Amino acid sequence: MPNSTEYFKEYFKSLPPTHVVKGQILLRPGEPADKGFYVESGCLRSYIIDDKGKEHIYQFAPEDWVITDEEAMMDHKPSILFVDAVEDSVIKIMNRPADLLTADMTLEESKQLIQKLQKKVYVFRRRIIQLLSSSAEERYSSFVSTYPNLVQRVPQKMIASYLGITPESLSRVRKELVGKK
Amino acid sequence: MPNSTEYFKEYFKSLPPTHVVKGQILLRPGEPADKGFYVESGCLRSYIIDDKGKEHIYQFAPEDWVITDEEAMMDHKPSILFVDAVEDSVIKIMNRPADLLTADMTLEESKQLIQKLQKKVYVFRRRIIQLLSSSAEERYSSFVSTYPNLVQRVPQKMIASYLGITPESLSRVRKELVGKK
DNA sequence: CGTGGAGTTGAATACGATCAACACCGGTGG
DNA sequence: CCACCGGTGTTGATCGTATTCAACTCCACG
Repeated sequence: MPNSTEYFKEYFKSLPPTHVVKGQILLRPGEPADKGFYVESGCLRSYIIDDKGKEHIYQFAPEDWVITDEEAMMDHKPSILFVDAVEDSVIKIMNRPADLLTADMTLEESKQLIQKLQKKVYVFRRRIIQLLSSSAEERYSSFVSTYPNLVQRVPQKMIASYLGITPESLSRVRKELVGKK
Repeated sequence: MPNSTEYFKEYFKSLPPTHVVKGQILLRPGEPADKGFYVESGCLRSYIIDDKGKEHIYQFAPEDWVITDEEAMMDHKPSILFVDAVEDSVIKIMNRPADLLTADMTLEESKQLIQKLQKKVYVFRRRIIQLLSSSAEERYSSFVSTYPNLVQRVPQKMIASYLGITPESLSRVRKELVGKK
């Protein structure tokens, strides 16, 4: 769930804002991922739908975050992810972001990007370790303390999807937790 | 499970080789992660031990891969990971690798590193999505097709740990799979 | 209003974990 | 060279956590 570097921020400011409504889909699997979405206000998410038809949320992007299918973007492959709006949002759409990276980047900018990527790797690491080692309840508690603002804004079933559990299980976990507190 | 960039490869070649034996621990939680380990032959792994005393393997590093606690390294924090040898191995030990990155890196080199980090992010993405959406059997099948050479060399219990299941479950999954084939 | 999605709750089920016993080596020392 | 030992993997029985399926409530929104 990385936010933008200084480098990109400048660039985003220069772009015209786009208004999107809750539920609006910005990227679908199979489409070229030649756009990046910077979130000015609101919240987007990316997710896959597996072969059993179940949604799995890969990341949330609230204010000041960038979201797209980066792998598809960098390698000029079709996207495997959906991106849509969790809330009505104002975003900046960045065209051909891959070129932005490979072309006229200074050393300073590329070092910033390295920092950024590294942070992202850390976030993923925590998530992997948590998926390997923690129960549903521990994962939810950890989510609440890590992203307290998202808990308010995002429907429970999406949080469940992000955590890798069913909405019913999350409901029960929450019931347990109020009992404990 | 990223391997090294061209940039780093040159550097590694210049280092003296170190022989380590199976089971030898190279990094422990709490120690400063001021070394990176490049694997010339053999295989290392990194893992955590959780509060219930269970091992969770974060990554394997066979030939031509680099392994350490990168987060600890970059931020000069103590490591949270163990690194040890899965097999007798020949490695190159890189001292203060963080400095190597931040200091005298050219634009070309930093772009290589960006590519590298991005690949790593992709690998993690697949692992996250798989942990979210796949059964033990699917995860193992996928591991076998992605890392066929590791399956031969790494003890099953370590593969189980990497996949987030118990050795007993993996044994049963394997039994199921031979039946199917 | 009334309709549909979100959340909750209950009951039955399934998957993987746990605990325990045992077989099968690979290596070590006598 | 062989006997023993410890670790690895297998198998069985039982348990626990989360899933599934279903019913119901409650709003938010038309």
